[in-house]
Amino acid sequence: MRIVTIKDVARAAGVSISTVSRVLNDRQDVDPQTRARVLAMVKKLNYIRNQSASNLKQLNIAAIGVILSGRRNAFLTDLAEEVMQAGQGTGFQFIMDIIDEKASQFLAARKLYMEHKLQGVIFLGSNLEGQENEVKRLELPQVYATIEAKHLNSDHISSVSINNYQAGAKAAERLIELGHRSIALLGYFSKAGDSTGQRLHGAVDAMKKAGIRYDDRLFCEVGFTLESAYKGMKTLLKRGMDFTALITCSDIMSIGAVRALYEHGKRVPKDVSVIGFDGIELCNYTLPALTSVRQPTRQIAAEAVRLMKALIQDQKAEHVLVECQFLPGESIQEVKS
Amino acid sequence: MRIVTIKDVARAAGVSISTVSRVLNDRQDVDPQTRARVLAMVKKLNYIRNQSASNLKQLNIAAIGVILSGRRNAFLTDLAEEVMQAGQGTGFQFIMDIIDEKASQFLAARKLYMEHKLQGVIFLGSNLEGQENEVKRLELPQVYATIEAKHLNSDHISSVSINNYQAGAKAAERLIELGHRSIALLGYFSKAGDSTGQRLHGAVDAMKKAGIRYDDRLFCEVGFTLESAYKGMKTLLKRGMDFTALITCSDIMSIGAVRALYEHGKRVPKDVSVIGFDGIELCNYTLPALTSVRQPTRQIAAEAVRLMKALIQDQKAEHVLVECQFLPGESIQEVKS
DNA sequence: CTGAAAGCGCTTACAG
DNA sequence: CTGAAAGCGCTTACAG
Repeated sequence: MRIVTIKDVARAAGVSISTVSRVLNDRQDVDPQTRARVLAMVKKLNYIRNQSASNLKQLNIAAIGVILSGRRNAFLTDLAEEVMQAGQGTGFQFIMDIIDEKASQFLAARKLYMEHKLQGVIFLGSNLEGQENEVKRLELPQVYATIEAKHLNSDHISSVSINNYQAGAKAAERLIELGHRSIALLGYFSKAGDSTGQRLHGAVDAMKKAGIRYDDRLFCEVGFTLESAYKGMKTLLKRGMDFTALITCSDIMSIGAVRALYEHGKRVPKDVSVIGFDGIELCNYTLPALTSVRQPTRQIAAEAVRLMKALIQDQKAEHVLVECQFLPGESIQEVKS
Repeated sequence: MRIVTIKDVARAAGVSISTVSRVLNDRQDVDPQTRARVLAMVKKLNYIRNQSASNLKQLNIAAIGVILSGRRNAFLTDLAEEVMQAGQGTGFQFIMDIIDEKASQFLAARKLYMEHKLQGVIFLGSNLEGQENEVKRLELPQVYATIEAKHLNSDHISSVSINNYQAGAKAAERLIELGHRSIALLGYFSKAGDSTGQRLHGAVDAMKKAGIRYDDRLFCEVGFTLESAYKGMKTLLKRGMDFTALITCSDIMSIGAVRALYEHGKRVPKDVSVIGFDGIELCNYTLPALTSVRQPTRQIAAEAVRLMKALIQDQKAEHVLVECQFLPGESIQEVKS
């Protein structure tokens, strides 16, 4: 298949490539008839503009990068979709790059920047733990969605997230309200800059406040996959500890855990109440429907785009906290007395 | 943030950009000391090569495009992952583009080709129905994964898929073996070049062969989403027809349908046996675990890559059928007599 | 309103 | 082993 270039279009339309370029870029200083002729040839030859070549010479491209960490993360995929939607009509081109959870988000950002001369980059679901140096080296407007980046204290970094600590506390409080006094935890602890750790810390602190002792034999470290949560839950169950409720750090973890509980003869919510985070669509369809602390994806996406635009216009950085919502579900109930 | 170019590296290393280019491309005709100096500067300046600019001048780029239709399709996402894995070490660069299910896969392919001078393109999960003209216009080695493209009869088009018709028949036969005589269907019928239609046709024919009348009131047209399957199942249930089994065209459809059945007071598999297609990881974790006709993603991915390499080397087109596997699950059982 | 020329970051023959 | 020059497909001042 031949590559059709601007030259081919120019030749076919009998004009110079400058003129074709003007038409393609919707400039107004082109004779209407010339424009029509060029557009006719574009169509006839099936010309598609080489965006990379176009970017090469342009100095100020209105492009924003979106980096999604985690290929198979249903929540982030949904969020990404909402970001693309929110980006419509902003005049910015949104360029998405999906990377492996373990790959460096900063390398991906730099690479995208080099090729597309981004004005800024939105990170979805990344982890900031121990990456302060990398963040500093990326001298570009940055918006972190789903994690708080206030502690980075930079004038070109904004963030939008739920208050993960508080959300964790809320999940625990809800269970405590229902009479639960022994609550297991699935996820991983970590310092600031990582959502799962904050959720667990919030939950543990709420438990302490209610006079419930935190016993780390009721905790198992698991990642954001079905398999990891399933295995973690099995490990936890083998310890033989009693518990009537479980907090996981994501709905996917909940699904894996519910299965492990079921195979161990424990029913949800009859024997164990389960509450997770994110509130993905799937929650409403599983049996039982999953109770979750929902992150409002649409609102997070809209804020992320707004914050990015503000940073680009040299307005100040902001760290927005959006309200999480309680997705009732069917996976929790009052503890049997 | 400044863009670091090959020029900056050249200046810093005290050599010409030609030399830097040689080092970057691992050519052997460079003095080891010069090479070391250049590489040191690459590292120091954090230089990242602008792949687009690099592609621009190159004539024969060993790049293969991978187009995934359907952002939120768990099965295809898994398959894509496997394709990327299978592509490792082939010497080809695999460039993936995820497009909306409704967007044109051919436009995406042409665009990718124009920018990356692809040698060929692998389509994951696309639909060929009524697109014969578009296919013809894409004069590029093409491999269709998950659908059969034999009927296109082209020397530069291969495909790898399960035998969808036969898989549909197998699903039905399995249910018939278990004594089911009234089987509902969820999905959509269509002509050749679309997997879901073939599955349903296979199922219906198997039913006929077993002397079961196909009643279209036991069919509801739904798409590949939880919501669509859930609603479709509800619609079907409202008709008040009796049935003891259900075949859906994907596991995601099964999940939506199982939920609708449950809300209607029907238990799976006690009241209704459910069997779907794909065999995604989630099947093993839902309650009940879902019975499915599994498509072997790893094998499909490996074949797709092999077929593409063969086409590029001007070997002949092939249409490979891989064996589907039965994922037992817990969602089917013998019909109650 | 239009075209010729320079240049974006890179590679590739061609000289030396 | 190395550099200068041309050119990939495009855009952008600059002339006219």
